[in-house]
Amino acid sequence: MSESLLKHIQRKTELSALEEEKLLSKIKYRTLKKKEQLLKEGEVCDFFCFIEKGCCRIYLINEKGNEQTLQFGIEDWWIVDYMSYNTEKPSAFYIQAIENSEVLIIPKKELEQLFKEIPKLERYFRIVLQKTFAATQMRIKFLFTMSAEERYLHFKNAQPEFVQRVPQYMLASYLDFSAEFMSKIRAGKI
Amino acid sequence: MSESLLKHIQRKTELSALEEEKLLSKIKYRTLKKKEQLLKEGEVCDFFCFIEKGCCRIYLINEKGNEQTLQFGIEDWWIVDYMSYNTEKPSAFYIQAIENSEVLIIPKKELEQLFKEIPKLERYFRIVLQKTFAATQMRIKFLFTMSAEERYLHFKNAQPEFVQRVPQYMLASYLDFSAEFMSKIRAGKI
DNA sequence: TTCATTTCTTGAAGTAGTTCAAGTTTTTTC
DNA sequence: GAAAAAACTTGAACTACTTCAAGAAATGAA
Repeated sequence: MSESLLKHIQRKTELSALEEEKLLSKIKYRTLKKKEQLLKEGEVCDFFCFIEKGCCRIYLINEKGNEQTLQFGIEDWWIVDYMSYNTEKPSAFYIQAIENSEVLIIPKKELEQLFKEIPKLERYFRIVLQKTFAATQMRIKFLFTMSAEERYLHFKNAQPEFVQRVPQYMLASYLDFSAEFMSKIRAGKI
Repeated sequence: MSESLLKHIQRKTELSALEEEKLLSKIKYRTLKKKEQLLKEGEVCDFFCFIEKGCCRIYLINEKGNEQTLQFGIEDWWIVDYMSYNTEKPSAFYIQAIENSEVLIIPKKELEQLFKEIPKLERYFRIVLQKTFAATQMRIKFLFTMSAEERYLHFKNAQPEFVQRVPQYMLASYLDFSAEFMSKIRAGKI
C-alpha cells in the first residue's frame, strides 16, 4: 500500500526516507467499489486522488441527463477536478470508480503543507502536470481534426487494453459521440 | 524588459536577487511581427515562450488546408507545445503572433538546468500548469455540453476584450465551428 | 489614395452526426 | 439460477452544423 505512488515519484525525483515518511503520514488509503462516487457535482474537490489499482473517471451529467466522460484514469494516474481544487468552488463534475479500485487521497490542506516541507514534490507534480497537459493538447487536436470513427480507431489502436476495460457508452462520450453511433461504428455500418 | 515575468513569478513564489539574475541570464528577448511564426509544424518545440506583450496562438493546418486554433495566449501567458517539448519530437503545430508581440524564450536546455539550480521555479510552473490545466478541463466541458452559439456567447461574455482583438475566423476555429457559421451566429441568423 | 490582401457575409445544398423507441444481449445480484 | 439491472444494437426521422461559391467590406502596403 502506497508503494506504487512512491515508485511513481521515485521515477521523477528522489525523496529521502524522512520525506517519504512525512508524505505517507498524510495520505489516506481508500477502496472504492465499482460505481462508487468519490466526488459529486456541487461538492468541492479538496483533494488529489492517485489510482493505485483499478479505473476511475471524471464525468458530468448534461442538460438531457446523459453522462459525458471527461477523463479516464487508471493505475499511476492522478484524477482531480483542478478548477474546483484551485478555486475551492463547487465542482461541475463527478469522480467515480468504473472498477473496484484502490486509491490514495491527499487532502488539499495537507498537500499544500507538504509542498512547503518537501520542495521536491513540486518537481514531481510539475512533471506530472506537464505530461498530462501535453496529452490533453493532443486530445483537442484529435477532437478537432478527426471524424468520430477516426477517433475511435485511433483510441483503440493507442489503448487496446483499455477499450476492453470500460463500457462502450462511456468511451463514446469521452470521444464525443453518442452510444448509438459507437454501436454503428463497431458494427462497420459507417 | 523581463519585468513582467519576474512580477508574474513573484506573485506565486519568491526568488532571491541572485536567483532572478540567474534566470534572466538564460532568457532571450524577442519581438515578433504580426503573422510571424515562432514554431512551424515539423520543428521541435525546444523552448518555453512567455508573452510579455501582444497576442499569439497555437494552431494546426488540417487535411483540408484550414487553420484550427488550439490555444490563444496574451500577456503573462506561457505558450508551448508540451508534447513536442516533452518528447523532443516534431511538433504538429504552429506558434504564431497574431499582433506584433514581445516574448521571452527559455530554451529547454537552459530551463532544465534552471529547475535544478532554482527549485522554486518548479513551484512556479507547477502552479501555472495547474491553472492552465484547470482552464482546459473546463474548455472540454464547454465543447462537450454547449452548442456553437452557446460557446460563442459564453466566450464573448467571459472575454469581451479578446473578441475584439482576434479575427473572428480564428475564434471560430478555437470554438470548433466554421468561419461561415460564426458569421451567421453574429448576424443572429441562428 | 489606390491596389492587393485579408477578413467577413450570404444563401443553397449536403452530411456527419443525434435522437427516439424498441428490442436484444450481457452482467450483476440475491 | 432466476430476476433485475446494465449495456448494447438497430433503423428511421431529424438537425446542427459544414461546404461551396461568390461577393462585399475592411485593412494594409507602396
